[in-house]
Amino acid sequence: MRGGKKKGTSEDLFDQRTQQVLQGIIDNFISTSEPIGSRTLSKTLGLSLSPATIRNIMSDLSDQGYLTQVHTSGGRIPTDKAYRFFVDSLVVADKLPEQLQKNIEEISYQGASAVQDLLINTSHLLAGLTKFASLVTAPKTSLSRLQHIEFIKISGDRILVILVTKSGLIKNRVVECQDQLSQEFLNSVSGFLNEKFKDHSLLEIRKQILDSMVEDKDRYNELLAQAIRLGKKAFELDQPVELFIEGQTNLLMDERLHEEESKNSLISAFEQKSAIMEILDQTMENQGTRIFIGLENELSGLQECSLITACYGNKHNMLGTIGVIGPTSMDYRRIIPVVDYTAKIVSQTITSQSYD
Amino acid sequence: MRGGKKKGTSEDLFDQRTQQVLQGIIDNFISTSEPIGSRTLSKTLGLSLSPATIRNIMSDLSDQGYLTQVHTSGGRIPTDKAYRFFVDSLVVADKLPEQLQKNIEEISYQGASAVQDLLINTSHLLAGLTKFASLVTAPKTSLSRLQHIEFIKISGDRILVILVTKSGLIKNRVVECQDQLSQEFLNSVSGFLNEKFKDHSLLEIRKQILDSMVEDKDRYNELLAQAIRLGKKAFELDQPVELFIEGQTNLLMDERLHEEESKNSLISAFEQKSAIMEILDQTMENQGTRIFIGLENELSGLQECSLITACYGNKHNMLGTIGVIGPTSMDYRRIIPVVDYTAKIVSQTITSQSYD
DNA sequence: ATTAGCACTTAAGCTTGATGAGTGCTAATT
DNA sequence: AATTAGCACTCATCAAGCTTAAGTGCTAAT
Repeated sequence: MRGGKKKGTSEDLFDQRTQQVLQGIIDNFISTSEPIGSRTLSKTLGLSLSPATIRNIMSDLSDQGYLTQVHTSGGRIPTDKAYRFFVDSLVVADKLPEQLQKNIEEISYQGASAVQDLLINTSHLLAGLTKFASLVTAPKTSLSRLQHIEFIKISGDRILVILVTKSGLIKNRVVECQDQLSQEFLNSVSGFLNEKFKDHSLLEIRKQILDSMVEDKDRYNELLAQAIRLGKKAFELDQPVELFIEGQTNLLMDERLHEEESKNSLISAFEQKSAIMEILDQTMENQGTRIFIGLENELSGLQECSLITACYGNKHNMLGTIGVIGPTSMDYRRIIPVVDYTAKIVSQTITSQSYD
Repeated sequence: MRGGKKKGTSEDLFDQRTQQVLQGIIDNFISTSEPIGSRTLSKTLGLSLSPATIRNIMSDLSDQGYLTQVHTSGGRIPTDKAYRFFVDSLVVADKLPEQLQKNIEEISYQGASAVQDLLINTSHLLAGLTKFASLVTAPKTSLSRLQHIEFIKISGDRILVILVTKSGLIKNRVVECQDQLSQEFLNSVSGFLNEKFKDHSLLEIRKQILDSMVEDKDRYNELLAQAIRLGKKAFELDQPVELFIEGQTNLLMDERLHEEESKNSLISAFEQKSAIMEILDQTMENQGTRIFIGLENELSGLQECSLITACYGNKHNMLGTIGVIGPTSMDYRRIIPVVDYTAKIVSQTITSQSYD
């Protein structure tokens, strides 16, 4: 090993020249996806350094794990560690071009329809703008608080349950019901539930309903009994993993992912929706944009990709996460602000559509 | 040209031997995706014919457009025309294995929830069973007839409109509204609309509402006025093309589609949802399974694939179409019954969930 | 500390030749 | 007249050998 300026103690501190070389290699790889060698680099890089010098620097960087070679003499490419360094040193990401800003803002122009539509639009948009795969999680139903519940009799034995949460989610489900209940009666049931449970989280409501079933078992009036019976059905958790993924095909067609095997493991990663959910949920702990590069991803299928996430929410809470999955050699400077700004717009829109 | 038994008049009538040879070539290609030559075929085929004889038959078949060669001396493969012949001569498709039947029947076990859920399950199922891409169209909202409409006030200036159609579709949308309307008033409005328009198609309703806006312009009571105003918003057509596509990735990963270019054109075909819708809509004219092989597909991106469709409906009408897109060399004997039976189960389920 | 020079490595591209599966045609066989 | 054997020919595929261009590490000179 060749002694660097900083005498190999703290590996993460480079002199400026080293950093410029690393930057050059990263830039090159992001735009061409080709390894680069000392000679070429010496020319393209503005610095007047001979290939030999650059070679020494590159050698040091390799020793420290920032570069690898695909084959013995074919130039070098950045490692995950290099991208990590690069991303960390991106103090301010690029400003988003105005046209893009406008595109993103459009997702909220769809009138005041349901939050789900907004999220679907968002995942569409992200996939389209980045040409990668997009991920969007919906607010957790069970943590949302009740804004309104309604029962509508739509045929002799069928009742439509409609549930609106404070966060703007609208859920409907049809339940069957043997007892012939009149619409008037259903109205009083929903009136009762609305009054009793408005602003409570669905999880909590569910719990209370189950509790009261035990407590008051045999001694309540008709209304209460049916309220509990219907409420039980209405608040059953049936969450079919609320995760929207789009643009998987973009990713599969990206030239940077050529190996059949990595494509396959990507596909199976996408099929583990609940695993993805878990990862995205974790990002809600501390807000702001987060970036997972290559092996930093827990899900093995994603370890040849980078995941960029940002969460959205209203004044009170973070509600969900949006994200993009692309090759590790994606153009972070372009993608990060897109994800960032999109999350911001989603937050704004959702705030205007939610009921707190 | 070598004179066949039938002296080249009607090209579609083969003697039995010719047909067996063609069948052999098709079978071989469906299972191996490799061209086959006269020698190999003479061995694998049960008939005791020399390679030379088979060669002559193959030559005839080539002349008539049933076979092509990928390169001058590398065996032959079936053309679209051959598959068409093969499919047409499939009098009875294979019986569906019991296990598969059970799998398919499961789509309806999800309780009596909305029709949309059923359709999503269906497209999931088809993609999973076939390992190709699946298509499912929802019943046309505008042609569905009204079962129930309801307005629910969920906040000061927001009204949730819920629309249930006879076919079991449930649509909701939030509309904003300046006037402060009480829930009681909204109930009378929905009562009015339900009574007046139950069983009418949404298209018709919309038309009548627009008409009455002109007619009665200045001279109606408060209820009527608001009914029309809200009705107009409620019945606005905003159909975001109700087509569910799944398993695109299956298709992209299928070894039989190797050329980058055909993958790309497939992807862009999938993006033209409305064009796909149109094709699927046409299949509803005459019910039963329909098969479009290769170039028979109008949509150019699909011309290296085959599309198999079947429609579903209730006692009165065909409502929508389900389908599968796979390589032209798919195993028709296996796929056709899957699509067929799935359509049948969807029909049954939807009949039990719809309100006529 | 930097650079020039040099011997060495390797992927990729090219040619060459052998092999094997296939073809069409003609003449012999049944 | 239908079938088959025989033959000359075609072509994709593969391996071997060769060249080139871009790259590397090391050492010695600047």
